Amino acid sequence: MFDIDYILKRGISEIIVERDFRKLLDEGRPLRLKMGFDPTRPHLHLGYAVALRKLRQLQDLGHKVILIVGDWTAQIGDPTGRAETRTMLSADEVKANAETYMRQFFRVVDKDRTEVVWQSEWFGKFNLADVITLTSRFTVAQMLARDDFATRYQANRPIAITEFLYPLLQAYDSVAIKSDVEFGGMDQKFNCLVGRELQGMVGLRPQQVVLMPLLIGTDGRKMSQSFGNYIAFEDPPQDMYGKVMSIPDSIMMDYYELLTDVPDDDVNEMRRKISEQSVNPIEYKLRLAREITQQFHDEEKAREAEAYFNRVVREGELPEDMVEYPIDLANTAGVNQGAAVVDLTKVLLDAKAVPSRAEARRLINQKAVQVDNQIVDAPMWSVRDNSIVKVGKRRFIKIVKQG
RNA sequence: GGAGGGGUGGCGGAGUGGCUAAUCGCAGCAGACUGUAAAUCUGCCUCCCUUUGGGAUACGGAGGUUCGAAUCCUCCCCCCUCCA
Repeated sequence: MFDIDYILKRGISEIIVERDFRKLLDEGRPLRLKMGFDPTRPHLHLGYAVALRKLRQLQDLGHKVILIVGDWTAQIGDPTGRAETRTMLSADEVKANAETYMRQFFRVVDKDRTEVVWQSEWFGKFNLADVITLTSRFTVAQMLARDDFATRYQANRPIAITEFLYPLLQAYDSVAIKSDVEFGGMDQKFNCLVGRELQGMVGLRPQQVVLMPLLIGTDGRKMSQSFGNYIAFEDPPQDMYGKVMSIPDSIMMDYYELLTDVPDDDVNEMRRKISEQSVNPIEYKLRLAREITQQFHDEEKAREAEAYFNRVVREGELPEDMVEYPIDLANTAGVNQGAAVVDLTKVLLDAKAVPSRAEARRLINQKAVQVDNQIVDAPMWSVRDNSIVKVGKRRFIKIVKQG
């Protein structure tokens, strides 16, 4: 358990209004901490973990989390970022995604101190009159205060009317659940503030807003499902470990700060040593990969992933488990002393090591394919029982004799 | 309703009759190097055929002109701007 000063400082971008938030905390009752999410894609990634971890810390102090499943807002699509009008999702897709989200949430937040509610609980009853009442409280000028809208408006890029609805719906959520505090990434600032305003308009105490920095993805851009640069909660340990190892060194310390409980003093110490180049950054990155993998899996899985990484990626040795590809050596043309000449492009395709034969040919041309440690320079190649086909650094196929 | 501008590969964005399967940047993959799946450099990056080679698709959609079209014409769909 962490003390409140630490919680309000570590990994936080902005608190609106911090003094009021502290007053709320002093009231001694369990606060209603709001966090919404749109079940638009099936995976939660570490970007979400930043806020979820913060919620968990507050739960441990006795506060209550209200998770809102944005089954209505998901259909509009949050206008955030460069994404323009997003395609609408079907109700079934939303539902399926929400179910997988549930499973993932509780890897971080405490289920016993969480209430899950669906927007449809209140928006399902909304009628046109309610929509008009809600929208009439705001002006276009207010909407254009949002950076994303302003940018698009000035650039003559389209803004769907429904997109204006998005912040309003999210704001209404705060009214519906009487939230004390809303959590989100910095990109949620506008929406959260609208929530504050709306609550005030209807006579509720305006919620406080806690904003987290946006996590940078594996390619240096904001972590996002649409960029495909994310590390998912449910990535297998090996992938999760490897993906953490692939983040640029420059963002490594942010990960420490936002995604681990490594104490501030240690983090600062690491920062210092890196800046004065008195340490090899890989040491810290290996530790980071282990810490994060452990959080979402367990200590043993993390150790295994680390061992795999050291053995296969760093040392270039063979992994223990490989995809097996059966070949009927007896009935293959050109069999000679237990070895058969096969078309590797076909083997790689069938074994799903490549998406197309053309890709397999390219890889062979680039000398990226090896059979039993020999570089392959033609598609037709000799293999035998237990031959190891290596594609790039981390794709392996084991040839096995069939029958 | 009127006038004008635009829709290009995962994304951004060139290209206005053949040299363009389509410049370039990002992302991705591979190789070298290394400290890792960091950084940097180099190469690759539609699919099918065993090939230096051949074929099929491809620049919003459908037709057409042409020996030949992302590039010209017609119609349709969508987006943006201005006027009303």
